[in-house]
Formats: sequence, structure tokens, C-alpha cells
Amino acid sequence: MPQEKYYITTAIPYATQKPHIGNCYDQVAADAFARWKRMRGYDVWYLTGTDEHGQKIEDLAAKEGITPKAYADRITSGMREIFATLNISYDQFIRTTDDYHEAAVAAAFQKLYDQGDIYKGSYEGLYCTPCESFWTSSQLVEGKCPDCGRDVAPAREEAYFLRQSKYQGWLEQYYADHPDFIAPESRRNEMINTFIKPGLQDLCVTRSTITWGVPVPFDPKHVMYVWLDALSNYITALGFDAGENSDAFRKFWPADLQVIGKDVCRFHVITWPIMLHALGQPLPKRVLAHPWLMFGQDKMSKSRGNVVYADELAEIVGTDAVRYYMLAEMPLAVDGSITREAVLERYNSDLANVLGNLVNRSLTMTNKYFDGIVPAPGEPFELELSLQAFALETLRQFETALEDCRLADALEAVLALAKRLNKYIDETLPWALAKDPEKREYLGTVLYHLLEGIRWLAALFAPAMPATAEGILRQLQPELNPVQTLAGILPLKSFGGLEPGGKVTQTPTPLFARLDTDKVLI
RNA sequence: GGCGGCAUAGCUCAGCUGGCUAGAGCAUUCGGUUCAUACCCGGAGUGUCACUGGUUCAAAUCCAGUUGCCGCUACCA
Repeated sequence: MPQEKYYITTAIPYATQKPHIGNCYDQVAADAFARWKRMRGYDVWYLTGTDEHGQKIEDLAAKEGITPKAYADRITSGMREIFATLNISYDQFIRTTDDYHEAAVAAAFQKLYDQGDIYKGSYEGLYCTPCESFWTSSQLVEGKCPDCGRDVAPAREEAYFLRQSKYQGWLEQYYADHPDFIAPESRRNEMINTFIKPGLQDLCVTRSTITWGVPVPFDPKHVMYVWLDALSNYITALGFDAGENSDAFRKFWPADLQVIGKDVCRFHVITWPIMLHALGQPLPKRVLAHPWLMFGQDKMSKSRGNVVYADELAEIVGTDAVRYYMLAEMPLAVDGSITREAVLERYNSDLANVLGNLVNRSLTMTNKYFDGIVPAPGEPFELELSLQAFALETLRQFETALEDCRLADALEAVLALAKRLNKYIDETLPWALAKDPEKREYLGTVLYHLLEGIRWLAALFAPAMPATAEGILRQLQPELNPVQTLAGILPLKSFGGLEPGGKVTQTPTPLFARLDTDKVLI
């Protein structure tokens, strides 16, 4: 049987400034999916990158007296550093300024134009001459330009348009036939009610007021506006060039999951499908439009001074705790929230007290009662059987939640297994068993179940907290390579895969040091 | 303004197509335990399930209205 493929992408952030923690949610979420699929044996391709064209970057660069490319270089390399800090395991990093991308986008534009899906028209709106910007009447502030406050005047400008209106019926039908195309469902309804039902409008896809972009091949005074350029990255990355498809494209397209923020939902579920359809390509199987991570109740912004950066937070609580927090705290339908208190609470309760302490106490007891040797289990009793069933049920819940894109629920299920194991210790009282030589076999059974349970925790937490999973295995099976162990740990078909006779570490070390709520500054 | 959604224990939230004394986590408090990172386990809770009406044998769960909050409604990237 050929290996199944899994292609996952994130939106490509606009390379204007250092991304805050909310801006990194795409990458962290996609990373968890990608890691799980790799563990499951899929041939995974995980794409991320940066969007580097457009007015804003042109302006920012001009302000510094450097080229837009030089500006984007700096921001993009900073972004890659943050992704490295977050342990993002992307396979490819595309930049819209990459040669192959620009060439492929130009070819796609040409093809769409030749087919009549792109046409030349004119854009009409309210123009602010000093700002060189068009505005809609709703954007105006007291009838004036929202940027400079000066008068605007009606104006028209030649531009190219994507004929979205032509595909209205097709798109409606596609939504109806693919109810899971957009997650969560509320976004899908918004799109239908707001844009599709009232009638799809054609979309202006070029600008002639800026130069920092991919030129229209046959009319170079126009450059492509963001959407056509940026959206195409998902296929140009694989080598799609509008003509001859590459092996990678044929193998990986369509994407299995595209992770995006709600702000770009509209373009990913309307414009992007239409582009693909017009190019004769299948659509991604699913688009996950996640909400935002707020600081408390407020949107993070530099001007508010409430921006949280992932790398700075990681220095205090560690990379995995940051990843865990982001994934566990972000709902699907409404915005998530990050606060100092919530981060510390998650860290201490979930990671230090429940998970870390469980691992530590289990390993300590194994050393104390069995000289660190993983004991062979005796016949399981009712209690052990129910524990095993619990583990299998956890795995099922975990995967079901992942399939539904409910990452927070998936993690909650795994944490529940850790709690169940802590409870198991209280139910069996190993220290009491250790005092009675006749109970030695059962003591071994208990310890074995704890250690095997911990191995399951390592497997199930690995997508969200890869370093922690490795850390657990390094203490549980110090003679083995944790990376290799993790890669081969699935499928967890039944409870009992841990080999008895192995030796755990002699010096158990807490995975997460408890943080003093009063002293830690975030 | 238009369309959609939500209002449930101190906090964050589960409660699908109506039906057993309304649940979980965290925080609080009491008890147990000592293997462990003063951790873990157990008990206790408190709740007019926003408000008002309606449908029904029966509503947190359906319908209408009211109030409050949120999302989408930008050719912003």
C-alpha cells in the first residue's frame, strides 16, 4: 500500500513587523497536526512562509532608505527565528519574492486572463491624492480620508478583475456538497450570508499605484495585488506553474488542511477556491479559520502596549508550555485569551502538578521498589482493565478531536489520562504494597501500568509538546533514542507495548519546575 | 443599519435533535495520603441555567419579544 500523503499549510504572514504570539498560532496549530500525521506514518509536507509584496512594505522600506527586499529579508529571518524557538517543523518556507513563485504567479495570471477569468476594467472609488489611496464611503472618517483627514474625490483607475461572479452558482454547490470544507461552521455561514447570497462581486486583483509586486506579464504598469500573489503560494510552493505540473504538485495537491486566521477567511474560502477551479485544480479538503488570541479582552497591538511575543514568553516558561497554552486555550469559534495569570495557572496545574509530577513520582517509585527496572506485569485486575480501557478511549477521543480541528479538546482528553493515572496511584497505594512481600507481583503490575501510561502520555502529548515527549522518553527509556522511539511509537493499538526489563533513569528530574505565581514576571 | 451567534456555579466553559436530584476544570474550603515538584486523591458546596411571555405531561434545551455582549459586513496584507 502506498504511503498516504498529508499536505498542510499556514497562511503566510505579511512581513512588516515581528509577529506576536497570536500571529504564530497558525504555525503552532499546523505543527501539531503535522507532527501527529508524521507519527501516524503519513508522508507529510508542511508549508509556511511570508508574504512580502505590497504598499506597506514598500513604504516601510522607503522610510529606512533600504529596498523592500532588504526590509523583507530582515523581517522574514526574524520570523524564522521565532518559528525555530517554537519548534515549528515546517518542511518548506516560501517567500512570495522567491523567483519560482513570481514566475509561477505570472503564468497563472496569464492563464486566467487568456481564459477570460481575469479582465481589464476600472476601479471606482473615493481617492485621496496625497495618500494615493482609494477608500470606500464606509471607511471614511467624517467624510475625510481616514489616514490624513483630507478631502477625497471620486476617481477611477484602470485595473484587472477576477471574475468571481461567474462562479457563484458553482461555489454555492460546492459548499453544499462539502459541508466540512470550512471549519468552524459559523464561518461558513458568515461567508454564505454575507457574500454569496447577496451575489458575488468581482475582485480587483491589481494595482497601478505601487511597484513592489509581481508585474502583470502583458501589462507591466500594473502589479498584482496581494490576493492572487499570496494565495498562489500554496501551489507554487509545490512547483505548480500553470502549465506543467511538478511531481511534488501531483503528489501533494490538494492540501489536506489549510490553517488560517479568521481575518483572511473570506479570501481563502471564496477567492482561492475560484482561482483553483478556474485553473482546473481541485480544492483543499478543509480550511480551518481560527479566531484570534487576545490579551485579556483586548486585541493585541503595539499602540496599546499589550503585545505578547512567543519567544519572550518561552524564555520564562519554556517552548512547550507556550505551545501547550496556545493550543489548549484557543477555542474554535470565539477568540481566545492570554493573561499572565492564565499562563501560570495552566503551567502549574496542568504541566507541573498533573503531568510532570506524575512522571516524577512514578519513576521514583520504580527506582525505589524495583531498582529502576521496568517490572513485568502480572494478570491485570478489574482496576487495571478499566485503566487500559481508559487509555484506549483517550486515544480515540484525541484523534476524533483532531479530525474535527478541536485541538483544545484533544489536549484536554490527554490531560484527563494523566489525571486518571494519578488517581490510580491513590487507588493502589504502591508504598503500602511495597511493605508486603506477598503483594510484590501486584506492585509490579501497578508500576508497569503507570510507566506504560506515561509512555502513552508521551505519544499523545508529542504533537503539542515534542520536547516534553522526548524528555519523558529520555527518563523512561534512557538507553533508547527518544526521537526514534517517538517516531515509531504509534500505533498504540493496545495497552502494554512497553518492554519489561528496561531500566528507567536513576535520577528522575521534574519536567516542569513549579513557578511561584508571585515571583514570576511575565 | 443588514446577517449570524452567544448569555449556565467566583473564574473559564460542557450540556447534540426538549425528559431522571443541572455538569467539568481552575480558584475556595474540609478530609485523606506521603511515592512525588507543599504535589496527588476524595468530599463540600453555593447556581431564580440573562429577563418576560408562549408551546408541552415535561424546557437550560423549542418559539416570540426585551436587554446585554460578540462575530461578519475593508479593494486594511
